[in-house]
Amino acid sequence: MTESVHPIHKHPFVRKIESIALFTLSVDERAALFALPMQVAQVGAYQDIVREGDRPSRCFTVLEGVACTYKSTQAGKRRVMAYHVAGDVPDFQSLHLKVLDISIATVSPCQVGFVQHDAVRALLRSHPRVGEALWRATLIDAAIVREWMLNTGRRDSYARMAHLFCELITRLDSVGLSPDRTCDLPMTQPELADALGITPVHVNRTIRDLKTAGLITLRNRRLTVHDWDGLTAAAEFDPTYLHLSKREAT
Amino acid sequence: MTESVHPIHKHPFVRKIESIALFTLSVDERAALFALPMQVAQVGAYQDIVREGDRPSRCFTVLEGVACTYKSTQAGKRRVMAYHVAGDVPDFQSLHLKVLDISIATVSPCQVGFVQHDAVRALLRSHPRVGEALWRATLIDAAIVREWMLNTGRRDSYARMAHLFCELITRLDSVGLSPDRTCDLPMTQPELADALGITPVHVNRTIRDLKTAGLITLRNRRLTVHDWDGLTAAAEFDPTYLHLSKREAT
DNA sequence: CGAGCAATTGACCGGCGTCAATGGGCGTGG
DNA sequence: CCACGCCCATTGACGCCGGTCAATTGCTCG
Repeated sequence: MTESVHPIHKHPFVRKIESIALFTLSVDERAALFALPMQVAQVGAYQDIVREGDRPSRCFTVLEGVACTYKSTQAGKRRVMAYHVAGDVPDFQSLHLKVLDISIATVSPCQVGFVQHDAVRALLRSHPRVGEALWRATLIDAAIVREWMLNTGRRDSYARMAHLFCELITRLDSVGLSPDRTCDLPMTQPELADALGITPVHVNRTIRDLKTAGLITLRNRRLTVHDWDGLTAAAEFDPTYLHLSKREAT
Repeated sequence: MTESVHPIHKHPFVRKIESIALFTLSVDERAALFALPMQVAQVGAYQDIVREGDRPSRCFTVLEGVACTYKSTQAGKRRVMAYHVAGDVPDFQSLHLKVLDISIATVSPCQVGFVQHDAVRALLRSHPRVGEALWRATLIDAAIVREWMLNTGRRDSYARMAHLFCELITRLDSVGLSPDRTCDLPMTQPELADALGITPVHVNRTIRDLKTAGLITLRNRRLTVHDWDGLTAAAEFDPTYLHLSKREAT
């Protein structure tokens, strides 16, 4: 890329693809990813990166920080659909869908990398396996939304929150960012409320219950899981839907 | 295809692609679609076509009838994620995700067509534009799930049900199956409950309210919308998320 | 014709929403 | 440097949408 903010072997994008691809990236493929003309930008917290209705000519990857996809009702009620961490390409769909049906915003201050659609298309042509991996990533994003659908509607708020925490820890761990079941949790309680489909007040009560049950602690925007088995049981968490290559490649 | 159950110009698959593609299918492309080696089968109502955990070697398209994608909690609570009508390819994702994270079942008796992954891959190679259209279809399916996410969590059951009816009528109309805002609605109330994330009892109350408001009638599995503007208003329905080519190609 | 499930309705309950109040952290401007 | 304002976090009181339980009717199919 144009600015070498990450050494190639630790590049978030490369790590992400390695965590989900069903093959091992070749040296050539890694180099092609690394060579993508990417415009790196710092974005403060709570900023929209793209908005519903936009017709983007580029897509972006999260290099650092946490972003979220959301939609709003006419009355202004927000619903967060997904969280995005280092390596994710949340708007890859814009390659085929001209008009965005979602908005994507930062949750914490983020470093993001923009790549022109044309450059992505060229990459897909020259390195089809990378394209396949990116498609896999897009399909996995959809699978995650479906799992959230099951949660909101058929699980109570306690299980839902436990499930969200399980998912975040698992995904971060898959890209090497949560080796010890601890992670930064930059979202505020009102934001969690939008992600879980409940109210901020009830988020607070639910977190309190999870703490009281001894499953987690959450202080200073830092989440720690104390009882992973207890948390996964409360959430009925089964990571199959994340389609991590480590588990699926067999 | 191997069995000519549909004349080429009315083939559900062709119609569907024409309803969402950003280009007009060439004669060659239509012929290629029509020539796909497809194994046609009749499936009775309430039968699983594929199940969570399967590793399919083929995908299928709905030729006739209504199918649904669903997931279940360990406690057996079901959540319907999407409905599929004529022309849809609900498990296209299985081309890239080996293990299915969802189950797909018929709602009404269906005619379905199975196509081997290899044949699909060959089609994608020989007719890349068709491949693009199919990717669009997959991404649109994901967009629909996201719209449902907004519904379940940030709209009440009345708006949710209105929204579902608006979506079904619009989608059927786009493939020519609901020219007059009337359609078959084969799903029972308990099934609607699973789609809306509420209980069967509450489905009944909500339908009653929609009828009382003069927006719809629903008798003998047949839905008729009497006040389209009223229904779309109650639902805050905006069809942008369906990405119909008629609207998006401009 | 009987079993089983869908449809419908009433009575009651509970999880979560709403409202309101308090305290705390943090940025900003005087 | 502190005061003010703003929003987040937390908690209690209360209300309501939708869940639960239960009974009745009707349809469909074997």
